[in-house]
Amino acid sequence: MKIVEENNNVIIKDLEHFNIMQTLECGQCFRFYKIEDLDYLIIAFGRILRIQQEDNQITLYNTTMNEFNKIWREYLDLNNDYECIKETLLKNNQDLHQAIKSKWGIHILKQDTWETLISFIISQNKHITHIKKVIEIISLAYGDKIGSYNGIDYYSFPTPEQLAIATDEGLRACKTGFRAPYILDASQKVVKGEIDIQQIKKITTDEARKKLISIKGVGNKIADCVLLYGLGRTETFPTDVWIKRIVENMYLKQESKLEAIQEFAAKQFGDYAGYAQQYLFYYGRENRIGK
DNA sequence: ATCCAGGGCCGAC
DNA sequence: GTCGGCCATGGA
Repeated sequence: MKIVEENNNVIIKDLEHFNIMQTLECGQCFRFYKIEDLDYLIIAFGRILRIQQEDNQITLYNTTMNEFNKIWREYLDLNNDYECIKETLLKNNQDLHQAIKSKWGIHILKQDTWETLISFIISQNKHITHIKKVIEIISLAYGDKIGSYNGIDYYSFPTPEQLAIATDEGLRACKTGFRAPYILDASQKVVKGEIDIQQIKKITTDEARKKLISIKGVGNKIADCVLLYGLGRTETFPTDVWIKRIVENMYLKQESKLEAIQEFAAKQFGDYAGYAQQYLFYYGRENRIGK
């Protein structure tokens, strides 16, 4: 991997095991817009990032080396060794071969913890396309304008303070439906200090899961999504209806409870369960495994 | 149209 | 402790 700054762009060359389309479209994040094939706008950390890929080279537009090192290097998980991750997973799991071969370029993004929490609260019982829409509406209603691209304005994801003063009606107007009180509860717990995001980053995964589940509307699945996508806990295995079907279909060969699936994943994939989950989810969903 | 969605709460048992 | 109905909303 070679990184240079040119004309207010940062260019990364010789980057292997990374594909921007797969990384964005695999279901882990919601605030991105496709400009063209392998050319996207990402809204994250209060910024608008245009990212374009050509073979093993990606260009980050309108940014600096300093900002790249401060934000995007970690967000895109560029320091991680995905060759090693995939080899390790494959060594013990030939069953993953097709999924990894197909979705070879996924990186698990290191997203903002707060945004991940609210995004996945919104995600419950919704299609991905609609999740994206609701998050966009909430950001427009409660976030700050952070800039524009091609004449379209973009807004930051609202802070806990910005959401804590929202009303139930206001949030429902954003099409959150029955999730509105959940969003309010999360926001108020964070503002009051009952939930301390900085502290959650430091405690063990099980302790963090317990903390997250104390928020109304957050159960095992949403907590695990926050742990994996927003806290870098790659040993977690978020189990939604799709992953449940896929694991039952590929491995367990019978209807299984959540506990059985979690136990299976821990035993089978160990500390890399989160990566395995993402390959399986994206591949399995695309191929409708178990449906 | 009817069903279901990257679930979780709540009240019956 | 666990099982089923229910929760808004819109896409398939």
